Amino acid sequence: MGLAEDFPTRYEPKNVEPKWQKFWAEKKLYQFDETEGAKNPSKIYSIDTPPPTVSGKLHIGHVFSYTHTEITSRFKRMKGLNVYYPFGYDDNGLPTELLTEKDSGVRAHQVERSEFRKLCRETGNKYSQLFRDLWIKLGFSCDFDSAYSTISSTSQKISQWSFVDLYKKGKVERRKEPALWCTKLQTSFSQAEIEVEYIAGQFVHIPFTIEGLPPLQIATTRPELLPACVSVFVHPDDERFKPYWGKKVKVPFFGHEVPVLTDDKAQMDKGTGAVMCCTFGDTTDIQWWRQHKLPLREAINKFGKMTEICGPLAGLKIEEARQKMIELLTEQNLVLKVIPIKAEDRPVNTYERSGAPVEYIVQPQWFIKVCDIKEELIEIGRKVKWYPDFMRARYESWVQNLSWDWAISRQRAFGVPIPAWVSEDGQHIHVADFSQLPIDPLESKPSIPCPQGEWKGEADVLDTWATSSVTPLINARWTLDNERKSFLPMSMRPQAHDIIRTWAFYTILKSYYHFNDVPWAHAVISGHVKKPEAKVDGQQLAGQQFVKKTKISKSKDGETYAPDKILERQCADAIRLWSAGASLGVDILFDENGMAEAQKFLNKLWNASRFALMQMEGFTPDSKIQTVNPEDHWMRARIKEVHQLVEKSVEEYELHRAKVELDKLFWITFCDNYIEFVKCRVQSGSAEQKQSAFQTLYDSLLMILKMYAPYAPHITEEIYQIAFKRFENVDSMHQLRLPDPAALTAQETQGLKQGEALVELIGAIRTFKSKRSIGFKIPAEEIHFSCDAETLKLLQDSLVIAQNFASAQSVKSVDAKALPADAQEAPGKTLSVWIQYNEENLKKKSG
RNA sequence: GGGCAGUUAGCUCAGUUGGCUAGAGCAUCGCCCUUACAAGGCGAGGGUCGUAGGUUCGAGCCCUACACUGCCCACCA
Repeated sequence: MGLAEDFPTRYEPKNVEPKWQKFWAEKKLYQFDETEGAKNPSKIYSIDTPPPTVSGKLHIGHVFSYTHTEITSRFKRMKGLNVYYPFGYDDNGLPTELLTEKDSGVRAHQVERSEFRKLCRETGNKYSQLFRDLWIKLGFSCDFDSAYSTISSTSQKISQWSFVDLYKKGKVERRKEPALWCTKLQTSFSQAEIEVEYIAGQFVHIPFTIEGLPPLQIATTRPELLPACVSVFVHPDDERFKPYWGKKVKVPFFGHEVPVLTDDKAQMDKGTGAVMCCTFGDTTDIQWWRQHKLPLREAINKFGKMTEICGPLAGLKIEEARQKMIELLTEQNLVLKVIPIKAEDRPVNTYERSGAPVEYIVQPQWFIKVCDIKEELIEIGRKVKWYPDFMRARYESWVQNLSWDWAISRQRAFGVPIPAWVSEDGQHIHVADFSQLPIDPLESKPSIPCPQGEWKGEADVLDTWATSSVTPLINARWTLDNERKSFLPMSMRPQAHDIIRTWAFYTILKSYYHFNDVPWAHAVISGHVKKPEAKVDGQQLAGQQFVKKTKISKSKDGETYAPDKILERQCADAIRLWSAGASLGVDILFDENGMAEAQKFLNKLWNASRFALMQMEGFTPDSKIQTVNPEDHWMRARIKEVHQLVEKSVEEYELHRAKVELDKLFWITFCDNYIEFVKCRVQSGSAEQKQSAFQTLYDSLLMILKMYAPYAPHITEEIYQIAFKRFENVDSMHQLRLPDPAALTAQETQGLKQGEALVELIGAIRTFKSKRSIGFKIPAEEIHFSCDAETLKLLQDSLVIAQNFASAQSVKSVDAKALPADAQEAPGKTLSVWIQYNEENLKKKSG
């Protein structure tokens, strides 16, 4: 069997990639070794894979950041670790509901709850399958048998266990208080789900009348909240309003009287300096309402409509009411001034899942206490090692600025039920026993009697994050029969930086409450993929392109950026190599050209392997073969050097840094130089020298392939199967192990210097010829070179290579003074070269 | 307003304890179809490393101030 026949001239990823994906799956190559894990927990490397939210298609950003984890997992496996790399889907909760509504056209409230939940499960399954297919096509080494879904009954059980445990520890509370509310989706939500949007508005100046004094002018952007006004605030230092302090003013149009109070939070220079406090326009209103024990006047109901107390506004939507209010006030000459506010000057908090402006509704909600343990949370966050380290600052700034406890109840249909019952008056709570979980409180009743009326099962479901924050527990099969002892903390959590305040934060929080420990040793934070966009605004300098980075939109940029579309144009290995080309935590610009470059690399790897292996036709590798030539020692030394760097970089999750070094090794050392050096030896060297070259080629190429295998698993597998398997006796490339980096031998240290000197000499010869446009094949007479004594000694054994390079008849070292003035100097070195050509030969070329 | 990053070649970016003349890819130009690879090879041009100071024998890297860009957080009357 000849290698030449086995090794096609071209690498065809379209055929090769699916072939090995199937092979790996059949061999169950990436399955976590449960038995070994139980015996040897210190060898486990466990990854808390992000379960992508089932809210539509995956985008290139997912591919980018998941690829980093995927490559890391392969490296860890090659280091002999028992890698647990699961696959999950976050298919519970509001995102799935919204997707289901969109796909099916059925709204949650239009059908029975159970009916809608069924639709949601179907939707979840459909998209989960799509996700899985994509991961497989990208060559991901997830253990697909370890897949979990957050709506599964085991996930529900663990999520509910977490709820019950926290309740028993006094960390869960049910409170009736103003909560963040989305009027569009009719649910409460948490601080983490707030997104700031900039919406233009207007300041309306309105007079509040009082007997014996001129009317007090207030400025508001929300005149529709006048009926909810419960007081007016001014700053205690603001002398202008001193006469009004403690007095009551009349709310225009509605006529109820409210007190004028002082508080530091009222800004003198904003609006008129006097501000109305309504229940509730913003968080300051809530603080004032609490602090000053103000009454509650609710103007907006949970559907975003105005309430009965709003008189002529009742029943209107908020926006409509605002317009109507201005009209009504204007009719009575109660609008003193209208000042438009530009969008950029008016940040408005919105709910990230609906885009609707935040409202505040007083309803009983479930909370997990966080505001009182900020210091502890920061401390526990410091016990996690963050990669890159500066990402910890985001976590800390988020924790420091927390102002709401975590609202975990959602007034929605499809989620993990809150395992609790409440008495009719809301004063008594009964939470399920651990043994009952999972449970839907709407379908069963507690056995103990209710102290007041009947138990009512809690209809709210949990925030999706309440479940995804226990993914380490789901992975550890917490409380299940086959619980994985000592699985926690997990080795690492990979995720993108946008969900530090949600996923990372909540996971740390829960781990702290449950176990007083970190959930994982490492948090590895990746950047985003941005799309390049020509800058159109502002001045565009002539001939200069400005590149603006913007977020990729799933809907608008589908064709260009959808992973399945990209996979039609680029092979998986190329996409992976491109993804690995960003520094850790840094956003990257989408660059299909970069994938094309990666494709070129794959061709190069293919061709170099093909050539090297064809040279070795009939050779049987044997570790006992003596390495004799300095170039061989040099090649081996370079491999070791790079291997060290690769291991160190991968240890720090700097896959890009490792790749840069590998690329230099492969492209420059191996292809441009080593292979070229060896060419002459395999033609004319002694048997011993040939053996040395072959063995070095074999070892070097295999080592290079091993180090590239995590990045480009398909092509390395293909080459391995064709050429190496027969000698290595292991089923797959990906079952090979990376040895620990070894120190250089004395010969290798020497070889390193010799190789460098040779590269220098060859470089000078190349430059000499290139500058004179002398063709590669033109034979030279004699090469003259000058260099210091030390370099000369290093070059002594390799001069034949230089001679071969220029097809010269001889090569000799001369004194520097003996060289012509236009001899070629090696850059920055003492070495110079002059090549003597036969005029006839040079003419032949030009003629 | 507070914080975190970044600013290096025309473009996109490396540059890891401070150390020879600052690198790569793309783009540009020149040469070469060389028995692995023209989807390639060899070579060339191109940089006051954001600005101004400081520390040091020596600074792209450390310190200070400033400018600009991006992000996170706060700001919502």
